[in-house]
Amino acid sequence: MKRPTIAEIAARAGVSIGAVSYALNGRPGVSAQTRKHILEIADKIGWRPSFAARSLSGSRAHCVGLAIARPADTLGVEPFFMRFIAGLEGELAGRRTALLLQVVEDHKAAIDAMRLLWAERRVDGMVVTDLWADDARIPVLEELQMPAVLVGRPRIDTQLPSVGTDDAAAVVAAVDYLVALGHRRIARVAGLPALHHTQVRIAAFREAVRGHGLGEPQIIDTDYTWEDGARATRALLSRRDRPTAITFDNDVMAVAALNVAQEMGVSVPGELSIVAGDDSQLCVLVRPALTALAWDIQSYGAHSARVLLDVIDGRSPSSSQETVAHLVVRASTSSPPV
Amino acid sequence: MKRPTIAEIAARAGVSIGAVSYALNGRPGVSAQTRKHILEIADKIGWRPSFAARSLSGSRAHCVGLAIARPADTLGVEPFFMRFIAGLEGELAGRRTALLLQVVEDHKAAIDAMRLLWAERRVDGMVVTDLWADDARIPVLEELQMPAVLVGRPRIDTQLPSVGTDDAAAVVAAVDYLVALGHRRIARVAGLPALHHTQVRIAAFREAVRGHGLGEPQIIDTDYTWEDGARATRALLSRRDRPTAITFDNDVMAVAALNVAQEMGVSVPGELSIVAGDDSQLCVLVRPALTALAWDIQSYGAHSARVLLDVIDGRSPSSSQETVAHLVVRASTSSPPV
DNA sequence: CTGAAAGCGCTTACAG
DNA sequence: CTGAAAGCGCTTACAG
Repeated sequence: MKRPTIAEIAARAGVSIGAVSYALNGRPGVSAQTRKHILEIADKIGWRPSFAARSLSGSRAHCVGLAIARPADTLGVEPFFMRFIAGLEGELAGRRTALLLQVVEDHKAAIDAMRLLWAERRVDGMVVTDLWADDARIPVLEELQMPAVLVGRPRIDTQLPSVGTDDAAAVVAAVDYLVALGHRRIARVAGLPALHHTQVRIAAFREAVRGHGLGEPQIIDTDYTWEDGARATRALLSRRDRPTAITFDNDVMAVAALNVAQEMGVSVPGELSIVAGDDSQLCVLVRPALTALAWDIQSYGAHSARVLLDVIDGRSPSSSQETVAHLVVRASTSSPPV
Repeated sequence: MKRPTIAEIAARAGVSIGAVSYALNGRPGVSAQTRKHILEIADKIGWRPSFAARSLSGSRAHCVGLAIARPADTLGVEPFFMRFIAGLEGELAGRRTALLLQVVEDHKAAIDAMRLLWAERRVDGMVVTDLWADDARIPVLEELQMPAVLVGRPRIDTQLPSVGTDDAAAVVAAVDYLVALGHRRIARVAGLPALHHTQVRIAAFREAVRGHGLGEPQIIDTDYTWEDGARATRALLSRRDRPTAITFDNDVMAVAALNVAQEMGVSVPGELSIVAGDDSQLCVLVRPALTALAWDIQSYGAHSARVLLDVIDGRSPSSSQETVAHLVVRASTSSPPV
């Protein structure tokens, strides 16, 4: 039941524990033959480094943190995180690094959690998601000099590395497609205004619509919930010059819109085209199935992990390429009524 | 930038580091006055125990593992895990224990992950979900003598503690309700046959239906996916003696059934009543909204954490009460056609 | 009630 | 290329 230690390997190999450590870590200082012998013994007795001992002497936790700051029930239907985590893990596993997950209510709790994790040296760095335009976590990370990767667009208010999505391109692709179908009144039901990418998307949307000479578009802010999505859709469909197409900033709201349209007797896609901002199984579960922007979230997670590990290891982060979305056309979009 | 250590506290307080350790851990061996003084200093300089040092000397990782064994894309729409994790964390945080999350493809990978975590002493125990009737992870946990909690019904093939759901009661409640509405042909679209609770539910369903004198019910196995749910529903609705009510083992398949019914011109709930096996936002996102069995998943998670920590600490697990479900009646159920 | 010391299992300069 | 030793920051018997 006693775990083997390097002392045992050293004894069996007849060398010092220092030599064993060097051999095991692939460092110079031992002859090729000794190294081979040591590795064989380690393998034979099933040795694994004690994680605590390595952390203590090596001053690396071999662990990164992810503090998700959202009310728990919002997380349910949200398919983003599980995919993102799977992507993170895939990359971390290869580097023998674990993921410490925290689910907290808000940014304040997230900050407390980060401070604690760092003070205890439980993690080597943090993955930070759901960034706000003005985000209280950033100054804290800077103050602590804690390695971190910001999952979101690059920002000018910090030197912290980020891994972004090309939000503008995605929004433009959706608008271009709708315009090509013949739509001229295109509205947008946007996400949480405090989020940085919400603002970027709104700006891109406005510019794209104007660029097509369609005048000032209707844009409604929401908090991403089904209720807000339904409310926004009702408001838009109640106007005299109601839109013939609406783009939504996530999938849940687009599904809500589908129900509102049905309730108001507006046919989809006959009288109203709908584009969801995220693609998920939800989009396929409803009828008509929703045209959506599909993001490769798993590789987004993998990429985030890579950048964070680069920062932790003191390397300059690998090229911060942006994750792009492609439009998956399904049954919720068509040409507008004539 | 240097973190304060107990050595620093000891120096400031003019005592030995041993005394500091005792004071900080609330153990006897220091006077009340000294203890107070030490605690004040620790607080003042913002001392936090080094997690690695505590683990190494105390032989406790202060961390538990959760290895989720499912393909990543299945996890997306599945609202269970995020809620469950939130529940786990709420309980763990109070005990200063972290959660190490692993997302793996299958049981084999989960076993490898568990062995590694244990060999490295990264965790003090595991939370084990998605148990199979015959589960390869159980003998491994026993072999390693690794503390664990099985999230699922108690089993006879192991001494490992479990935290269960009262699956039979939930199934019976749904059947009773449908029978009360007047249904006499009630079918069941069941989940993955390998899962233990699938079998328990099927048995309870069969017994409940027979108990009402309704003869042998139709039951179809699936893998929980939308596709399998749709297929099963199509098969059931194509029979001459097609059911007037179907209970599903999750929510995704119930939503699939809704679409199949629409596609086949069967009105819900007029000609077909549908009961979803899990309640989630999905059930409210569709029309008609789905009657569903609602489980308190967050407290299920909290309870699991409590039992695991009990086992780790060598206490006998707190009473293993079962999590129950209640039926949330919405628009997808009504009396059968006459 | 308190101090001095060994020990947890590694890593890493530092001599030979 | 190798060995002996200090050190990471705690915990915990063991003397006083």
